[in-house]
Amino acid sequence: MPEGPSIIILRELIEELHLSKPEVLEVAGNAKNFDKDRLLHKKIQSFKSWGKHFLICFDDFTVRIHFMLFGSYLINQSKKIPLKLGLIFKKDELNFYTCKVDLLEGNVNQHYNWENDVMADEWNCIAAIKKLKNMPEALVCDVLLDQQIFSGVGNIIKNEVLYRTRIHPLTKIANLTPAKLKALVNEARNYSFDFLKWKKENTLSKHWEAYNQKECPLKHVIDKKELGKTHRQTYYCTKCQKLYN
DNA sequence: ACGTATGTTATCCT
DNA sequence: TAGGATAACATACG
Repeated sequence: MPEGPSIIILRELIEELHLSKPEVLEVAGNAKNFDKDRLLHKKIQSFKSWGKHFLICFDDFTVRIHFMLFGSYLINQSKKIPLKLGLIFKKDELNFYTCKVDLLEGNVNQHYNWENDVMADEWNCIAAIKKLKNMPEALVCDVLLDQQIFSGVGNIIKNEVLYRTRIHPLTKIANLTPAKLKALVNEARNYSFDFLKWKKENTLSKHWEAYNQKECPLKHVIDKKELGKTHRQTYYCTKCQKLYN
Protein backbone atom coordinates (compact mmCIF):
# COMPACT_ATOMS: atom_id res chain seq x y z
CA MET A 1 0.00 0.00 0.00
CA PRO A 2 2.51 2.59 1.12
CA GLU A 3 4.51 4.25 -1.68
CA GLY A 4 3.44 7.54 -3.24
CA PRO A 5 1.64 6.15 -6.32
CA SER A 6 -0.64 4.05 -4.11
CA ILE A 7 -1.77 7.20 -2.33
CA ILE A 8 -2.55 8.81 -5.70
CA ILE A 9 -4.77 5.81 -6.47
CA LEU A 10 -6.65 6.36 -3.20
CA ARG A 11 -7.13 10.02 -4.09
CA GLU A 12 -8.45 9.12 -7.53
CA LEU A 13 -10.88 6.56 -6.10
CA ILE A 14 -12.28 9.23 -3.79
CA GLU A 15 -12.54 11.68 -6.68
CA GLU A 16 -14.68 9.15 -8.52
CA LEU A 17 -17.24 9.34 -5.72
CA HIS A 18 -17.85 12.97 -6.73
CA LEU A 19 -18.17 14.13 -3.18
CA SER A 20 -18.25 17.87 -2.98
CA LYS A 21 -17.18 19.14 0.40
CA PRO A 22 -18.89 16.27 2.18
CA GLU A 23 -20.03 16.75 5.75
CA VAL A 24 -18.80 14.21 8.26
CA LEU A 25 -22.01 12.81 9.78
CA GLU A 26 -20.33 10.17 11.91
CA VAL A 27 -16.80 9.37 13.05
CA ALA A 28 -15.78 5.84 13.99
CA GLY A 29 -12.62 3.98 14.91
CA ASN A 30 -10.10 3.71 17.72
CA ALA A 31 -7.75 6.53 16.73
CA LYS A 32 -7.20 8.28 20.02
CA ASN A 33 -4.41 10.80 19.68
CA PHE A 34 -6.96 13.56 19.04
CA ASP A 35 -10.59 14.27 19.76
CA LYS A 36 -12.60 12.73 16.94
CA ASP A 37 -15.50 15.05 17.72
CA ARG A 38 -13.43 17.76 16.05
CA LEU A 39 -14.49 16.28 12.71
CA LEU A 40 -18.14 15.81 13.50
CA HIS A 41 -20.55 17.87 11.36
CA LYS A 42 -17.65 19.63 9.66
CA LYS A 43 -17.19 19.75 5.91
CA ILE A 44 -14.14 18.33 4.19
CA GLN A 45 -12.70 21.04 1.94
CA SER A 46 -10.37 18.80 -0.05
CA PHE A 47 -8.46 15.54 -0.17
CA LYS A 48 -4.75 15.95 -0.85
CA SER A 49 -1.58 13.95 -0.66
CA TRP A 50 2.07 14.62 -0.05
CA GLY A 51 4.21 11.62 -0.85
CA LYS A 52 3.01 8.80 1.36
CA HIS A 53 0.77 11.10 3.41
CA PHE A 54 -2.95 11.14 2.67
CA LEU A 55 -4.51 14.42 3.78
CA ILE A 56 -8.12 15.14 4.64
CA CYS A 57 -8.37 18.90 4.79
CA PHE A 58 -10.95 20.76 6.86
CA ASP A 59 -11.29 24.51 7.26
CA ASP A 60 -8.63 25.03 9.88
CA PHE A 61 -7.09 21.61 10.43
CA THR A 62 -6.10 18.53 8.48
CA VAL A 63 -6.29 14.83 9.29
CA ARG A 64 -3.16 13.05 8.12
CA ILE A 65 -3.20 9.34 7.38
CA HIS A 66 0.05 7.42 7.03
CA PHE A 67 -0.35 3.77 6.09
CA MET A 68 3.14 2.77 7.21
CA LEU A 69 3.89 -0.81 6.14
CA PHE A 70 0.61 -2.60 6.87
CA GLY A 71 -2.06 0.04 6.45
CA SER A 72 -5.15 -0.38 4.30
CA TYR A 73 -8.42 1.33 3.45
CA LEU A 74 -11.85 0.44 2.17
CA ILE A 75 -14.38 2.68 0.46
CA ASN A 76 -18.01 1.83 1.20
CA GLN A 77 -16.94 -1.50 2.66
CA SER A 78 -15.55 -2.65 5.96
CA LYS A 79 -13.60 -5.58 7.33
CA LYS A 80 -13.09 -7.35 10.61
CA ILE A 81 -9.76 -5.96 11.78
CA PRO A 82 -9.97 -3.03 14.22
CA LEU A 83 -11.03 0.20 12.52
CA LYS A 84 -8.58 3.04 13.09
CA LEU A 85 -10.64 5.81 11.55
CA GLY A 86 -14.00 5.73 9.77
CA LEU A 87 -15.68 8.76 8.22
CA ILE A 88 -19.33 8.48 7.34
CA PHE A 89 -20.92 10.88 4.86
CA LYS A 90 -24.48 11.05 3.57
CA LYS A 91 -24.00 8.30 0.98
CA ASP A 92 -20.43 7.10 1.34
CA GLU A 93 -17.95 6.02 3.94
CA LEU A 94 -14.17 5.81 4.16
CA ASN A 95 -12.51 3.29 6.45
CA PHE A 96 -8.84 3.29 7.39
CA TYR A 97 -7.03 0.41 9.09
CA THR A 98 -3.64 -0.13 10.69
CA CYS A 99 -2.46 3.33 9.92
CA LYS A 100 -1.11 6.29 11.81
CA VAL A 101 -3.59 9.14 12.14
CA ASP A 102 -2.62 12.65 13.16
CA LEU A 103 -4.31 16.01 13.28
CA LEU A 104 -2.43 19.00 11.89
CA GLU A 105 -3.58 22.42 13.05
CA GLY A 106 -4.04 25.39 10.75
CA ASN A 107 -3.60 25.62 7.02
CA VAL A 108 -2.17 22.49 5.43
CA ASN A 109 0.17 24.60 3.28
CA GLN A 110 2.08 25.53 6.42
CA HIS A 111 2.93 21.88 6.98
CA TYR A 112 4.07 20.79 3.55
CA ASN A 113 6.37 21.83 0.78
CA TRP A 114 4.63 20.45 -2.29
CA GLU A 115 7.80 20.83 -4.34
CA ASN A 116 9.25 17.78 -2.56
CA ASP A 117 6.53 15.43 -3.76
CA VAL A 118 7.88 13.55 -6.77
CA MET A 119 4.38 13.05 -8.16
CA ALA A 120 3.05 16.55 -7.57
CA ASP A 121 2.53 19.14 -10.30
CA GLU A 122 4.68 21.37 -8.10
CA TRP A 123 7.63 18.91 -8.07
CA ASN A 124 10.87 20.87 -8.38
CA CYS A 125 13.78 18.82 -9.69
CA ILE A 126 16.18 21.77 -9.46
CA ALA A 127 15.48 22.05 -5.74
CA ALA A 128 16.11 18.32 -5.32
CA ILE A 129 19.46 18.56 -7.11
CA LYS A 130 20.40 21.50 -4.91
CA LYS A 131 19.65 19.53 -1.74
CA LEU A 132 21.63 16.57 -3.00
CA LYS A 133 24.66 18.71 -3.72
CA ASN A 134 24.58 19.77 -0.08
CA MET A 135 25.09 16.18 1.03
CA PRO A 136 28.08 14.97 -1.02
CA GLU A 137 28.96 12.12 1.35
CA ALA A 138 25.47 10.57 1.33
CA LEU A 139 24.84 7.32 -0.55
CA VAL A 140 22.34 7.19 -3.39
CA CYS A 141 20.51 4.27 -1.73
CA ASP A 142 19.84 6.50 1.29
CA VAL A 143 18.97 9.80 -0.36
CA LEU A 144 16.24 8.26 -2.52
CA LEU A 145 14.39 7.33 0.67
CA ASP A 146 14.74 10.82 2.16
CA GLN A 147 11.18 12.13 2.22
CA GLN A 148 12.38 15.74 2.45
CA ILE A 149 13.98 15.33 -0.98
CA PHE A 150 11.98 12.58 -2.71
CA SER A 151 8.64 12.55 -0.91
CA GLY A 152 6.71 9.48 -2.01
CA VAL A 153 9.68 7.33 -2.97
CA GLY A 154 9.85 4.01 -1.12
CA ASN A 155 12.03 0.95 -1.27
CA ILE A 156 10.59 -0.46 -4.50
CA ILE A 157 10.98 2.83 -6.36
CA LYS A 158 14.48 3.23 -4.92
CA ASN A 159 15.66 -0.10 -6.28
CA GLU A 160 14.04 0.32 -9.70
CA VAL A 161 15.36 3.87 -10.13
CA LEU A 162 18.91 2.74 -9.32
CA TYR A 163 18.67 -0.10 -11.80
CA ARG A 164 17.19 2.05 -14.55
CA THR A 165 19.85 4.70 -14.12
CA ARG A 166 22.56 2.02 -13.85
CA ILE A 167 23.90 3.50 -10.64
CA HIS A 168 25.34 1.25 -7.93
CA PRO A 169 23.51 1.86 -4.63
CA LEU A 170 26.72 2.59 -2.70
CA THR A 171 27.72 5.48 -4.97
CA LYS A 172 28.23 8.75 -3.10
CA ILE A 173 26.39 11.80 -4.38
CA ALA A 174 29.68 13.69 -4.82
CA ASN A 175 30.93 11.06 -7.26
CA LEU A 176 27.97 11.18 -9.63
CA THR A 177 28.51 13.03 -12.89
CA PRO A 178 26.13 15.97 -13.36
CA ALA A 179 24.29 13.96 -16.02
CA LYS A 180 23.85 10.97 -13.71
CA LEU A 181 22.67 13.17 -10.86
CA LYS A 182 20.06 14.67 -13.13
CA ALA A 183 19.04 11.25 -14.41
CA LEU A 184 18.60 9.99 -10.84
CA VAL A 185 16.32 12.88 -9.92
CA ASN A 186 14.30 12.67 -13.13
CA GLU A 187 13.86 8.92 -12.91
CA ALA A 188 12.52 9.17 -9.36
CA ARG A 189 9.51 10.98 -10.80
CA ASN A 190 9.37 9.06 -14.07
CA TYR A 191 9.38 5.58 -12.53
CA SER A 192 6.79 6.69 -9.96
CA PHE A 193 4.35 7.33 -12.81
CA ASP A 194 5.16 3.94 -14.37
CA PHE A 195 4.56 2.42 -10.93
CA LEU A 196 1.17 4.18 -10.85
CA LYS A 197 0.19 2.93 -14.31
CA TRP A 198 1.29 -0.67 -13.64
CA LYS A 199 -0.24 -0.75 -10.18
CA LYS A 200 -3.60 0.22 -11.70
CA GLU A 201 -3.19 -2.55 -14.29
CA ASN A 202 -2.20 -5.00 -11.57
CA THR A 203 1.05 -5.68 -13.40
CA LEU A 204 3.48 -3.86 -11.11
CA SER A 205 5.54 -6.85 -9.95
CA LYS A 206 5.75 -8.19 -13.50
CA HIS A 207 7.69 -5.09 -14.48
CA TRP A 208 10.27 -5.20 -11.71
CA GLU A 209 13.79 -5.35 -13.11
CA ALA A 210 15.68 -5.44 -9.80
CA TYR A 211 13.35 -5.30 -6.79
CA ASN A 212 12.63 -8.79 -5.49
CA GLN A 213 14.42 -10.33 -8.48
CA LYS A 214 16.98 -13.13 -8.67
CA GLU A 215 18.41 -11.88 -11.94
CA CYS A 216 18.30 -8.68 -13.96
CA PRO A 217 16.82 -8.46 -17.50
CA LEU A 218 20.28 -9.31 -18.87
CA LYS A 219 20.30 -12.51 -16.76
CA HIS A 220 23.01 -11.32 -14.39
CA VAL A 221 22.73 -12.26 -10.72
CA ILE A 222 20.96 -9.67 -8.55
CA ASP A 223 22.60 -9.06 -5.17
CA LYS A 224 20.37 -8.45 -2.17
CA LYS A 225 21.82 -6.64 0.82
CA GLU A 226 20.81 -4.22 3.53
CA LEU A 227 22.76 -1.14 2.55
CA GLY A 228 23.24 2.40 3.75
CA LYS A 229 22.27 3.96 7.02
CA THR A 230 18.65 3.17 6.26
CA HIS A 231 19.46 -0.59 6.30
CA ARG A 232 16.75 -1.30 3.76
CA GLN A 233 16.91 -4.27 1.41
CA THR A 234 18.70 -3.24 -1.73
CA TYR A 235 18.55 -5.27 -4.94
CA TYR A 236 21.20 -4.48 -7.51
CA CYS A 237 23.24 -5.83 -10.40
CA THR A 238 26.98 -5.24 -10.07
CA LYS A 239 27.42 -5.78 -13.82
CA CYS A 240 24.78 -3.30 -14.97
CA GLN A 241 25.08 -0.74 -12.18
CA LYS A 242 28.26 1.28 -11.97
CA LEU A 243 29.91 2.27 -8.72
CA TYR A 244 31.20 5.81 -9.23
CA ASN A 245 34.35 6.39 -7.21
C1' DA B 1 3.69 -22.64 7.69
C1' DC B 2 6.78 -19.40 8.25
C1' DG B 3 9.73 -15.75 6.96
C1' DT B 4 9.67 -11.42 5.05
C1' DA B 5 8.15 -6.75 4.01
C1' DT B 6 6.03 -1.00 -0.35
C1' DG B 7 7.58 2.63 6.62
C1' DT B 8 8.32 5.49 10.45
C1' DT B 9 9.28 6.71 15.09
C1' DA B 10 9.92 6.21 20.13
C1' DT B 11 12.92 4.38 23.23
C1' DC B 12 16.75 2.10 24.82
C1' DC B 13 21.67 1.45 24.45
C1' DT B 14 26.61 2.60 23.98
C1' DT C 1 25.20 13.35 23.64
C1' DA C 2 24.94 11.75 19.28
C1' DG C 3 24.44 7.89 17.05
C1' DG C 4 22.95 3.40 16.34
C1' DA C 5 20.20 -0.70 17.33
C1' DT C 6 15.72 -2.39 18.59
C1' DA C 7 10.82 -2.71 19.12
C1' DA C 8 6.38 -1.65 17.85
C1' DC C 9 2.53 -1.39 14.77
C1' DA C 10 -0.66 -6.07 13.23
C1' DT C 11 -1.36 -7.56 7.84
C1' DA C 12 -0.49 -9.93 3.32
C1' DC C 13 2.02 -12.67 0.43
C1' DG C 14 4.61 -16.52 -1.52
